[in-house]
Amino acid sequence: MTGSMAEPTPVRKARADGRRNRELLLAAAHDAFVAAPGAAPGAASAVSLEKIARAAGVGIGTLYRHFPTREALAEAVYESELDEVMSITDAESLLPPDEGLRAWMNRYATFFAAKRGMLDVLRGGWASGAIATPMTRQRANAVVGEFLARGVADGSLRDMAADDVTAAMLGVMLSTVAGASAEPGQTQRLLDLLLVGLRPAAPA
Amino acid sequence: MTGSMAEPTPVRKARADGRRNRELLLAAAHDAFVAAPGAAPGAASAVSLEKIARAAGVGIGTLYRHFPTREALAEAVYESELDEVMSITDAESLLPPDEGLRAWMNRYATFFAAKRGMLDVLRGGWASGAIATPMTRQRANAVVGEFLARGVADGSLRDMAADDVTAAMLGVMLSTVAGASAEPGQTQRLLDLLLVGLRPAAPA
DNA sequence: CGATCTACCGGAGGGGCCTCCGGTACTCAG
DNA sequence: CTGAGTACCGGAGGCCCCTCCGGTAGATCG
Repeated sequence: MTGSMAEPTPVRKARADGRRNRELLLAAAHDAFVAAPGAAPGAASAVSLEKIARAAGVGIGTLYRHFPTREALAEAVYESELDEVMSITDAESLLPPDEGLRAWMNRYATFFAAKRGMLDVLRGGWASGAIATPMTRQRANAVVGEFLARGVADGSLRDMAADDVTAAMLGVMLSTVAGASAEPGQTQRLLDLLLVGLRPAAPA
Repeated sequence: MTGSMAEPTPVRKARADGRRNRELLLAAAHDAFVAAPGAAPGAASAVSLEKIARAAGVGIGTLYRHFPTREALAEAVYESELDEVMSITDAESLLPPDEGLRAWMNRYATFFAAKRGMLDVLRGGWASGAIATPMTRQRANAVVGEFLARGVADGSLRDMAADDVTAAMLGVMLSTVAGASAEPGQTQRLLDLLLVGLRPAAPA
């Protein structure tokens, strides 16, 4: 019923303390994530949001208002890195689509593995929705879809739903990178395995 | 250094109250898991261990002593079902190995999906170790390895590390069953995709 | 330059997680 | 049957999660 009503363009500008607190929180969170991983593999680092708020010198309520979920906070902290990962590099663009896709997945896996601190913060939430926030996942789908389209065009990839491929890739990440027992070679082997399935069936 | 010393076979027999409490806890946990799923897909059911202990009429400490981790509790509750899932049925045995493996994976997926209550209890832990407890995972590896061996023998499957295949399967489960947004068809499609990768490469 | 009006602050509060330890009551030896 | 030793009990305690709301300080208007 509200139809295509445009937003009333709120005139008031954001309060200064609001933006300052946001920055403080981001900085504190970043520090916490970076410091988190910890050498001991067994240690369940897991950053506390209350500590982040305290480090930023704001109340816990303020943290939750700016970042309603842990995911939102993690996403904001790694925003620029995510932008990079969620796009196709020139090098990847020049490769044949199947190899380009493989290269991109590898970049994604590296990002994933490097941000263990981020994973620790997300821990406990992803059963209820996503390792990849809906928006982030859409972005991944877009990238995957682009590779698939090119691959279908030149015959190097099968015609598949992008979200299926994204799901398969995330599955590999979840079971080989996120788990404590991760062995790096396994991620590579499983991504290769996935790519095998994506090639067109040999003409019977 | 202790070498192959046999355990001293504790003579004292388990105390009666101990075993009784264990049973009470298992019963209460079972009820909680079954009641948990809840119709509302968005609802974050998530059973509380303290509630289970209270329902069983024992202290929280008692629960933790009998089942040191949530995983241990879930495993104990579903022990018999797990035994069934972690073995090969006659029907599966009669199929060609590749189809048998596919059928078994399907059974596993069904189990996984049916036990959402179990998943909810596990939520929050599996970044730090496993959706599949080390022991459960070993059992899965054994089953997968059996199929692989048969498949390699008759040429219907490639020679691969069983744990890689298990990891891939778990990945599919994690990203298509565990997530809230699960679409049942996707699990099937991804398992099919996995099987494609497991077939021997066509002789170039 | 006030006065007003809200957007934003911050922490108290109810609940859960897991650990730790003093006390109990069950089992076994004599 | 009685006493000794100990396996097991149960909850208090420290930490974290997330929500909710009274109060305040910052932006805008006259």
